[in-house]
Amino acid sequence: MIKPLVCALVGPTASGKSAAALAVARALSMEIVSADSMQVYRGMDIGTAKSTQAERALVRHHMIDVADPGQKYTAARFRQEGALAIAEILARGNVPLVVGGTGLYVSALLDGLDFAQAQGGGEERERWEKYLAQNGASALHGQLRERDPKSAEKLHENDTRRVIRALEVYDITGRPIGERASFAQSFYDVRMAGLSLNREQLNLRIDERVDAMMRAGLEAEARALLQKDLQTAAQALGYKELFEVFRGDASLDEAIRHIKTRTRQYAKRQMTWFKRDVRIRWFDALDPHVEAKLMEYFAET
RNA sequence: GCCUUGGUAGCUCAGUCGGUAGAGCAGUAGACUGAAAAUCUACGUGUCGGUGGUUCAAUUCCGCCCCAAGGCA
Repeated sequence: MIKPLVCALVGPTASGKSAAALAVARALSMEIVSADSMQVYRGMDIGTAKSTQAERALVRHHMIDVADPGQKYTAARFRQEGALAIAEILARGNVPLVVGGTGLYVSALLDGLDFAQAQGGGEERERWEKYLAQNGASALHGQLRERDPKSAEKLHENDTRRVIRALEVYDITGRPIGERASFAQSFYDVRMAGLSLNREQLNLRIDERVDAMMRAGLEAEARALLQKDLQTAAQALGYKELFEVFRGDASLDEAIRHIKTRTRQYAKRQMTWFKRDVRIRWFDALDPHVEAKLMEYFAET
């Protein structure tokens, strides 16, 4: 069986993924599948650096504006809907280009992480959260060690979020969290490219981009979200720092500085995530011919 | 000009009743399978403003000088 080609372009924020993807997708008859945990939300355009409507008219984009900021969007839902989008693109005879900086979401799509077997956030989760509050992280970790020693060994006891998830999966499936099968990998022929640039250059670009976002009206956009009861969208960089200003807990200058710092830290985490993926072929984001080189790489037969 | 209070890690500061010092933030590296722009882990030598003095020993006590903030003139 011939596996369909699925391309991907990854990299830290502000590395120029969107612009490069647009050029490449136009030239190669591709459709873009955004793999970004915050671009899924409507009404969060400036702060998440979404492609404009004009750009989206040139190339078909997917997985953008698919949820309300008041909703709880998750990796599992993203996997499900994203896989559907890829299937449709392939059916149309086009090549999907997965573009994004959320490592888990990229992985969910390309590696078919199978979240479906163990629904999260149910009564099991509640039970373990209560257990944590009453007995502490160490005891919680001990509970996991009794059930699933292999996962317990990999997780630090303070990483309670993951410890709880591992317990939850074990409760529901009776199996360790790491043992669930990946399947999509066998369905796609994955070709990944990454955009990289040195830290100083990246930091400079981040600073400039945050300033540009402020000029473009990020403050008003954030203020408009204030009435909504944000769930996971409340974690979005740029918004949460401005909320502090609205509440009177910080000055605007402080908030802007904070946004820049937090975005730099985020970019660093993204690089750590992607660095270990050996499938990625890295391209210099500052190379004036990156786009041509990416096209060549993705068009190889 | 005089008085007061400060000058300790990139930043904000703690501390040493004399035995060369430590937190938070920042930074660096890493982890990551239904919150992931989230969450978690590891990593702390800096003429303790300068210079003389007392002392076995001073960042710590004393003198002088420099700088900053406030007060009095």
